[in-house]
Order: sequence, then structure tokens, then C-alpha cells
Amino acid sequence: MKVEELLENNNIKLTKARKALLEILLYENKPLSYEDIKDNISMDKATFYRNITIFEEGNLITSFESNSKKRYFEILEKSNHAHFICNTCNEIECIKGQLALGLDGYDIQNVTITGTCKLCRI
Amino acid sequence: MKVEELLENNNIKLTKARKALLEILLYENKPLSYEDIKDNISMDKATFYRNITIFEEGNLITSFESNSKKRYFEILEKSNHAHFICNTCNEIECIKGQLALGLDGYDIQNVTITGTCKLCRI
DNA sequence: GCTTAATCGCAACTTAGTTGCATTAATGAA
DNA sequence: TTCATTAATGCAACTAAGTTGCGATTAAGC
Repeated sequence: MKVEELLENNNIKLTKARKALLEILLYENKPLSYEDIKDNISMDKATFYRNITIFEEGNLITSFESNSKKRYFEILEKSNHAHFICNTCNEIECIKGQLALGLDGYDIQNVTITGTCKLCRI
Repeated sequence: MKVEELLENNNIKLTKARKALLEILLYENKPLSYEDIKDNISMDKATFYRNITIFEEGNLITSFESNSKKRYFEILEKSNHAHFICNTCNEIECIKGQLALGLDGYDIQNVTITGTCKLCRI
């Protein structure tokens, strides 16, 4: 789906900043932080976070906290999976496939697993 | 096990601050943040975080990030479980029982699930 | 093109956590 | 028990991610 439609469908006004930000998130296949994105966009960080909030309220994106006090953002429909954060190399991996959590009655929005990844254990 | 032994076994020198901090963590059956603890201890926050780091390096405690930029700490041997953080009421729940994550080759240290808890869904 | 409400950029602020340094406390030898 | 050494503590200043107030700019309908 195009960025324009996504915004239109959620009653979010189209601006250059929003288009640029959403396109980066759509293009990338992993969660990104402000730091990851800031060199590729010209907008101020205040604008960044304000638009991130709007996208999140409109359920276009989801977010989670990393192991280093930073928030990571990802297109919601691309994020039907858990994330593994390696405490050694700090890489974030998407864990595809359904996890059996057995949490009846809870609405699960995010699953974050930390530890040491395959490569760093060697 | 007593606090004195725990520290001794890990070659961590016994001080009043460390004893007080470790006792609070041992006594409490849920993860605590600095904010949770600060009124019950007299130590400076620099001392708090420095000792937390030492405890963590000695594998006495474990920690994870909440949904609100805060770190929570828990005695490691009490923390063989996942945590559920409710985005509505911000309560942290310990999820007892083993989760089937199917992550062969990874060393898993922490599992954090966010969403809406049973009570807040009503 | 003009008007108006929403968005943007800047700078100042907030807050969890960190660091430098002088003071104090714990430990081991005399 | 006291003294000397080394580590731990408290204070204050700092860091960095994220937030907020406000004046300037831009998008969208007329």
C-alpha cells in the first residue's frame, strides 16, 4: 500500500515529513530508532516523535524499548513477531513464527527477548 | 541464603549499602526500579546504580527495561520467568511457567511481553 | 491566491541513568 | 587497637532520549 493511502485511511494529514518518515519505515524490514533514521531525514526530532506518536495512535506502527534506553519503531503489519535483542552486539533480530505464550485473557502487543545471539555465543 | 553469604560467594565486599539494597530485592517478590526503592534506602542514586551494576555482573540480579524508560531489577534466582507489562496500568506481572520460544542456539536472559492485562481489558 | 487550522523547527526542558572527584569506610598488617 | 591502603560512598555536574511551548511555516478547502 502506498504511504498516501495509509495516511488517508487513518485520517492523518499528508505532509512531507510524514511521507518521508513512513516511507523509511515501510522500506526497512527491521525496527528503527530515531538515531537510525535521523541522518536520512531532515525533520527535527520534535517533529519525528510527534509524528511517531500519531502513527502509533493510528495503529500504523508499533514500538518497543531496547536494552539501551532507546525506542524502536516498526510498521505494525510487518511486526507480527517477537524481537530478539542481543546484549553483546546489540543487534535486533525479528523472530518469525508464532510463540506459544499461553496467556489467555491478555492482549499481547509486543514480545521482546534479550540474551546472547547465536553468533555472539561462539 | 543470607545476604552476607551471597556477597561473599561472589567476591563482592560487604558494605551497609549493598546489604540494604540486596535485602530489599530479596524480600520483594517482584522487579523493582530505583524509584520504587529510593524511599526505603538512604544511599545516593550513584551508589545505587554502581552496586546494581556489580550485582548484575556477579549474576546476583537481572534487569529489564519497562515500557516507560525505566529499568527494573530482580534477584536472578527468583527471575526464572517472563514479565508482562501492561501498557494501560503499567503494572508488571511475573509470568510463571516455561514459555515455548523455540530459539535453539540463543542464550535467553529475559522475556518481556507488553500489552493490556486481564483487568484493563474489561 | 487567500484564509485558517494544523504542522513544523527551534530552543528550552525533563528525567533516568552516569561520571569525576573529594570524603569516608572497610580490611589487613604492625 | 591503631595505622595505612584500597575500595566504596555522596555530591554535584553531566549525558542522552525524549517532550513541550511557542512563534513561523505549510497544507487544504474555498
